[in-house]
Amino acid sequence: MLGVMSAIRLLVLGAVRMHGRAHGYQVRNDLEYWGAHEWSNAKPGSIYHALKQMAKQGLLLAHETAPSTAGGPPRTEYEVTDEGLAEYRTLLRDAIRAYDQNTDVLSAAVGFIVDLPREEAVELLKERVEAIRGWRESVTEYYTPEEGPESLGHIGEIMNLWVHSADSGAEWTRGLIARIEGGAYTFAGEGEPFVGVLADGEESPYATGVPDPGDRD
Amino acid sequence: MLGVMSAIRLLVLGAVRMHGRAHGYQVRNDLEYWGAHEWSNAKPGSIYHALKQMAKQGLLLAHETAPSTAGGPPRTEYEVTDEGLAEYRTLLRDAIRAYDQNTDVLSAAVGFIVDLPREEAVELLKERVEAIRGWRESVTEYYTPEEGPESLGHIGEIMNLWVHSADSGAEWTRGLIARIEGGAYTFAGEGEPFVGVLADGEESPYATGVPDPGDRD
DNA sequence: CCTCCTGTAGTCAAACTTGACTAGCAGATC
DNA sequence: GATCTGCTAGTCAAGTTTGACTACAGGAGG
Repeated sequence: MLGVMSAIRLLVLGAVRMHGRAHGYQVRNDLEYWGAHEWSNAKPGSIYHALKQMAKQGLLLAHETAPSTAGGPPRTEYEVTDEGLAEYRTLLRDAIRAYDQNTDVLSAAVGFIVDLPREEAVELLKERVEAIRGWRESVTEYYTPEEGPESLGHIGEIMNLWVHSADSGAEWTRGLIARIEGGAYTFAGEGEPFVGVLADGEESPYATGVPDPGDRD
Repeated sequence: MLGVMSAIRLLVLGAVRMHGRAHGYQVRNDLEYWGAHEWSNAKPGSIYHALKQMAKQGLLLAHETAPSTAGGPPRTEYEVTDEGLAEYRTLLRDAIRAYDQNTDVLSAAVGFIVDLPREEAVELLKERVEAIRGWRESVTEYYTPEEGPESLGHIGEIMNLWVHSADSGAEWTRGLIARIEGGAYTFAGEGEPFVGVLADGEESPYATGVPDPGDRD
């Protein structure tokens, strides 16, 4: 398949999709607005690279457009193709379901989770809890010598760290499941979707330190 | 300075240093034995690249040696230079001290932590706890809009995830501090250093039970 | 003796990431 | 009315990572 798990591809696909049609600079601003530069490798170069790459792979459709109305070089606008939409959904589902310790992928997926039906989101999160449980079991089994954990010396602390992180991740996941099952947030097909992108020309509140003016209610 | 924080550089420096003198394949086997391929990007290409790069930067000294006794192409052996040792210590200290959410760097550092004096290890871990506290504070402050956390919608769950992870990391760190202060493990200058994690009777493909002869500081 | 298989040791091109850089236009400054 | 600064939009070279590939030796099987 096309999809090697990558936070950027998911973020970029999701951003373009939310706009319907977007150029690189818009995506870049969205990701900054989402704070993605804090928890993922969402630098300009990576974003433009991802756009070009996915256009080459047929996930995005590139429109060469006229020079920008607001100065600067001519910009290229992108749209998500049918294949890109399928890839987006695959990436999103896999990112929620799989435990790979890469918080950036999970963070991105949480940002888009309301794109799924509520039941499916819960289902995937439960798969995630189960994946963590299985991973934890295999790790503790594999790295526990017969002479007891002391024989590992301080190396055992590495495993301890992993297991601690896994438990914490499972706990957070269970909390999220509970909130979603309790009716929190607005999922696919439940009415007005949450608007998470900046309109063209709108200013990012976080980038400037100005408090958030935009709420949807 | 030379060191952009990278788990591989720390792992490779540490592995070569433990052997005194090692070739790439030995390092590769060490890292696999430590399970580093599970929690870091320790693939063959990355390891050989790190070796060459650090040799070019003067952190390692490369010896072109005769063809291997066990088949395969001629191998290059490496030794850690004085500059490399300094870099190793810098990387190790920074990896323990800094909270950057990259568990691979921390895992590598924990594996080498007994290379430091006990007091310094505790000191660095306390700095880590403090760094996490500061990071948590800045994140919660920066991303909490005045209308309350509800206005963020499901996006708030991303911050929730970060904060949860940070709290879990702090808790693990405090636990480790307590164990170390309680006398666990053998640190620098406290006698026989801990060597490897080989299970009883299991043979290792690289089998070097012998620590540095007299060259510990 | 010849072929295949395994283990050793490392190389390489392609992909990805990074941070610095270019270049156009608008409004402010002098 | 020339220059300076800042925003828009993106490019580029250098560095890093990836996974597949090469090449060599010894032993098993025929």
